[in-house]
Amino acid sequence: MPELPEVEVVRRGLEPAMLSKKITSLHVRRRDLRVPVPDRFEAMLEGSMVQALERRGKYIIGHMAAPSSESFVLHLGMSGRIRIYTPDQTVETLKHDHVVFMMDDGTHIVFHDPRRFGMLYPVPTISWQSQPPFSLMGPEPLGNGFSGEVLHGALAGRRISIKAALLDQRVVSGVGNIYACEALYMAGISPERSACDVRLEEADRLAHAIRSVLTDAIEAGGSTLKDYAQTDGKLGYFQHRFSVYDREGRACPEASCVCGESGGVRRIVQSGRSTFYCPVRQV
DNA sequence: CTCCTGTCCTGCCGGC
DNA sequence: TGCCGGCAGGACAGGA
Repeated sequence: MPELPEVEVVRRGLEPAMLSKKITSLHVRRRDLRVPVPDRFEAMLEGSMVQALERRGKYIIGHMAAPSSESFVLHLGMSGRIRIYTPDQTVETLKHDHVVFMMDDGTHIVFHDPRRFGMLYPVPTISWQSQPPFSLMGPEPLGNGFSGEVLHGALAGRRISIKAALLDQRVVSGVGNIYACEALYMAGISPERSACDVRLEEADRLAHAIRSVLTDAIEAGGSTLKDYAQTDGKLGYFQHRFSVYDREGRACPEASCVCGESGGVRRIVQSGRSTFYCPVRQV
């Protein structure tokens, strides 16, 4: 589920459930996530009010209101999901429900993560940005600090493929396997091109493609590959608009493209991960 | 430094 | 039907 659009959809779903509410109690059923949930986590957050929820890359950071000086970092990993139960709903507990936030109005927020690649840990509010991974992260693709020029600069000297470079969170934050493939298709750039060979004019197209595909995906509620994507259980539907991702062998959506006559969208493996692309339109 | 590979963990799907 | 291999939206350590 979770690349930037899915994480942003989750963040927006969390706002009405958490904001300006006190965490009355926190139940940690498993602490052995990607980063262990520390023993003091509950005590650090219980009794505090959630003042803000922001997103950085694929991370959500929740900030407690004064006098607390704590924030918490949430990452969904590969299989992380959030379910919200409003006070009128019956709460059920499923396998792999690892952490439950109980709010002072009776709302329950459940972090569910079968593979346990996710993370939930505390960080001081004043210093979270200055420590890893945030201190190492590239620009927000939907923010003002991102442009073709900035992207071109980040690709300079990088001998990895442009596809691998887009997955590097130091180059640009929040892009994952799906949207890297989709953005490269939209920009007409082959995923196998060396990052440092991408010209400024191409980097500009790519930066616009990244912005465009991420924005559209957020509006569509993200992509749901399996199971639900959103905090209320609704499905995202951007997966129906994939041009190349998971579409091996099918013609790309450009009506005039002749790729269908020669096998359509191709799947290759780059640094251990699937890449999908149109061999005709992406050069 | 940069880069590539393997690994963490569980579930699901397709093939036999 | 059941078993097994391969694959999955991410990130990081360790070694070349």
